[in-house]
Amino acid sequence: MTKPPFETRRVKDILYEQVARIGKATSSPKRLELIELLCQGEKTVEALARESAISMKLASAHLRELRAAHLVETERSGKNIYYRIANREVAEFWVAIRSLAEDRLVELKMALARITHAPKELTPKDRDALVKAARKGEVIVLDVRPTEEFAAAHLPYAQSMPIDQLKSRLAELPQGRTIVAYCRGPYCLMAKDAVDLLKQQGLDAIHLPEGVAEWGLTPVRPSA
Amino acid sequence: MTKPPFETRRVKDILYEQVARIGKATSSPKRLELIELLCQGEKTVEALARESAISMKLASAHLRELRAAHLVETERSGKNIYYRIANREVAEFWVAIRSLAEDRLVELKMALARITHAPKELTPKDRDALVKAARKGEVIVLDVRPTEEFAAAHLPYAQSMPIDQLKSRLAELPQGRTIVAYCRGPYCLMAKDAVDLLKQQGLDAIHLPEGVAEWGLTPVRPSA
DNA sequence: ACAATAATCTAACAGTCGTTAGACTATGGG
DNA sequence: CCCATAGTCTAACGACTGTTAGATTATTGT
Repeated sequence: MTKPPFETRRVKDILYEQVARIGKATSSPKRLELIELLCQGEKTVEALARESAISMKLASAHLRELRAAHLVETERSGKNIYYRIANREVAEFWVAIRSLAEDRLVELKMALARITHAPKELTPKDRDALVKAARKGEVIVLDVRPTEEFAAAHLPYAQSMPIDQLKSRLAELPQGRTIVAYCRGPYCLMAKDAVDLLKQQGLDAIHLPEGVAEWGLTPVRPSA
Repeated sequence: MTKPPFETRRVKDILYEQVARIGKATSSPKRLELIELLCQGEKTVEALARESAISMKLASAHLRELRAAHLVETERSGKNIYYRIANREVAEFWVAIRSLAEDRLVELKMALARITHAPKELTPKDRDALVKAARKGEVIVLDVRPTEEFAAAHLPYAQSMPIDQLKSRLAELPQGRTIVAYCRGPYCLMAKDAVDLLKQQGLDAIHLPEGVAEWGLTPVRPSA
């Protein structure tokens, strides 16, 4: 050793302590859900609380933690405060931690298998093929999320049709073509519900468990 | 909604709860340090406790948590129990969470800047160039970690010379060639200390802050 | 069979975290 | 200027976590 070992120890403690801040921020289920929601686009505290089924006070407390770890940013607009993810690296990390969890935790694999029959990730080649087919109009890529999220970011050649409008807008969908429905990602069940409904109507529909975060897309804010 | 909303909520809670297990496992500085150590190769509880400067009891408790999240595995060999990372995905996650921390946390960036003047990651092209130069013998790539870790995995064309033997083995190093020293990664200060020593001896040495985990290499166990 | 080693398990402590309620602050509309 | 809205801050509760000490288990060597 060329340096006093206790000095080395002190430096290491500081470094790992900092990295652990990211771990702490992502150690709560609700905070992870908030991150996923923010991957779809910027949202107010109220919207985040509603969609994650918690009180606004609790949402505010969790968002405070995420902001302390610099994973999210805020901007005031009138009476509302809009939260958004700090950058695309945060979205990539959400996909990464989820992937590791699905790789390592049997319980998660089983829970996923129960809700969908297509849990497998698409390879880059599959994605290319899907985009090509969508461009040529061979398949309809349907985004069933709320319109604001579609506006913030969506898959190439996708068409917006929020799940709650789907039943009344069935006539807009062309017959005889395969419909690929997607939503916020594999843990969001909107696309699955949409596919169930479409199939019930005799349409050829399949569920794409990936969303904008999995495709490496980051939402744009209307202001920028 | 085609399904009762409370059912959807219950499923989501289960899914995020599972992912949060990975976050919880990586929310402690000591557990992160243990993961990094295990990225270098399998080790006994005693070795892990010694190298992370904690008691064996505490190390055992932390390793228990990591095993509960299925991030590490154990194997008994005589009186010792060897721990190892479950697979390469765990090592990749360690690099990923560290990258995000370095991207988002100013405090970490500052702490890193203070200990090294070359904190920048190598691009794949840089790595190729380094390997090529090492193969041709233009540079000496020096692995200053303990010999067991070198045996478990090391960078291509690297030569083993543990830091505590460095002073007495200086004669083995050829004059006039650049020496690139590396250790366990950017948070390990052995390579930095080695470079300081080599420079003091009038040798041309530079510090490579990356290690086997950053290069995507996974240790092999001697038994397999 | 007995002692020594390596590690885990249990219990207990303080400290932190998730959650809720109540008070407080900032903004926009009448 | 007052009120409603959107959100934060503070305090308090129980639950969980990190840490340590003491007892316990598994293995090896004599």
